[in-house]
Amino acid sequence: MTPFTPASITDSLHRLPLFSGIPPHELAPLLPGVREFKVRAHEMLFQKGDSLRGIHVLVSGQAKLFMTTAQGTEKLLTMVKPGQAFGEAVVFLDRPCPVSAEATQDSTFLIVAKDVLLTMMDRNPVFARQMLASISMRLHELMSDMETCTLMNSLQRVVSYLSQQVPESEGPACEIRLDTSKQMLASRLNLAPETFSRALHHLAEGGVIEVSGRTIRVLDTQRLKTFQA
Amino acid sequence: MTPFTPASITDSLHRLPLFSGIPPHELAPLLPGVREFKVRAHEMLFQKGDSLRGIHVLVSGQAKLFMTTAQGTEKLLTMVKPGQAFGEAVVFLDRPCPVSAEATQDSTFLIVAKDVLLTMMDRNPVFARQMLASISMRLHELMSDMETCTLMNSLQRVVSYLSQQVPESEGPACEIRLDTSKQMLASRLNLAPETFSRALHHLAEGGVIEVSGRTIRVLDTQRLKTFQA
DNA sequence: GGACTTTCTTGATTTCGGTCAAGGTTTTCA
DNA sequence: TGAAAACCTTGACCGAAATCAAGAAAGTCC
Repeated sequence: MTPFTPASITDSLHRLPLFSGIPPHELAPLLPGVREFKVRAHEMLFQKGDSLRGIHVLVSGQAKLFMTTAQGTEKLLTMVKPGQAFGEAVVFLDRPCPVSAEATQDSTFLIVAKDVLLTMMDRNPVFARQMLASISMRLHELMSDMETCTLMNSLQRVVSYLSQQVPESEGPACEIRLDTSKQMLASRLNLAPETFSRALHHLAEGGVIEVSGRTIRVLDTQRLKTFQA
Repeated sequence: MTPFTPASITDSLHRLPLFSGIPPHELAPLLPGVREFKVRAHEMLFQKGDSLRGIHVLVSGQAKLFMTTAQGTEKLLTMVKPGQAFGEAVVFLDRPCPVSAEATQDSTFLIVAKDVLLTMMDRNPVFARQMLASISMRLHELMSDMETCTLMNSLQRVVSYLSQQVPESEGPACEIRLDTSKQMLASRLNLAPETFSRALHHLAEGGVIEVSGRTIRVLDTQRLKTFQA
């Protein structure tokens, strides 16, 4: 277990994209507002409607952000990976949180309180820009999700997702390891699990991928992107 | 026609939510980076894929932000009203713009160049926060749209939209004036125009609204929100 | 290692909303 | 003012994806 010391926290912070542009010694003013939490898999971090005291940063483990319907079904928005922050937009608007968050693995995360963030932003323009870039990025991702969800059919959505997961500048083939269950991925793509399953089956039949559990082997990246019917 | 002078532009800027927190005399450093444009209805402001030199602020008129499918159909994202800024996230990320923008009425808008914005943010923490709040707001709106588009059926989407348009703290009844054509609204709600029309008809039959052209009279706000089938 | 649960797949059926088509209404503009 | 265009509504039909149902596969835990 990592010791819970100012030095270790400064170190954790410095490894995170959001703070990596800041020299470690300038991170000191943040420390009074940083708290470290450890949660077990399936524990809730916060719920829709909560107000957040600060931004959350996942240090290790995995979490999911999702919305819930009146009927209790979940719609996955995104998986959070180590190094990523979430809740920025909520904190800066002082509004109830529009989503819920839950750890999907045993996880460690930091909460950086709103007040120290604001002071840091005031003192350090580089950090302010970083913060802005981070939220802008989130906005772009959401736009992109909106695009897939509204303009594409089920097969195209799956193709689009897989294509995004393909690493850059590789040969025609590659292997993708899904980071969640297929039903959660289906939810993320706004599909019924059955539909997602059929889409994968269809792609496999067409000879562009091979599915084996959570591992998907893309045989031809180009053909995948242009796969029709 | 408004004269195109530093004084008039400072004045325009100061009226905008994004800059209203800044004393007018502090706006001076922005001026070299501000340009005013006038466009006629149906002129494009920019297209998906363009890179933007600065944020756009609509001074007067009306514009729309939308996405286009490969087949050329449009999906309306949002209507821009006077005082609103757009393109912030694009500017701060230095990425190609994910959406297209077009004036829907004769309009005047300002482009505030990226470099002067960044300098202003560095000098003026209040402005930096304002900028962050503005983008955060956009993110929240998009989340809310995502929620309606993915978790609700057609009727619920229309009900949700109308409910949002109802002014706060009023009696049970009120009148809503649609700010665009019904087909555009349909697109915004991710519905075929026919489906939108049928939804309104259905609500009118149920006695919760009365439709007359672009004016919709809500007879009972509460019943509207809980209207089923 | 075997029972239990959870996850995934496959087929049959249904349904919501899209598409097509046609008629009516409103707006635009000469 | 009147013709043309754009917009809206309504009905009939169709289809993509959800739901329902049941069985197979994989993961979990004594």
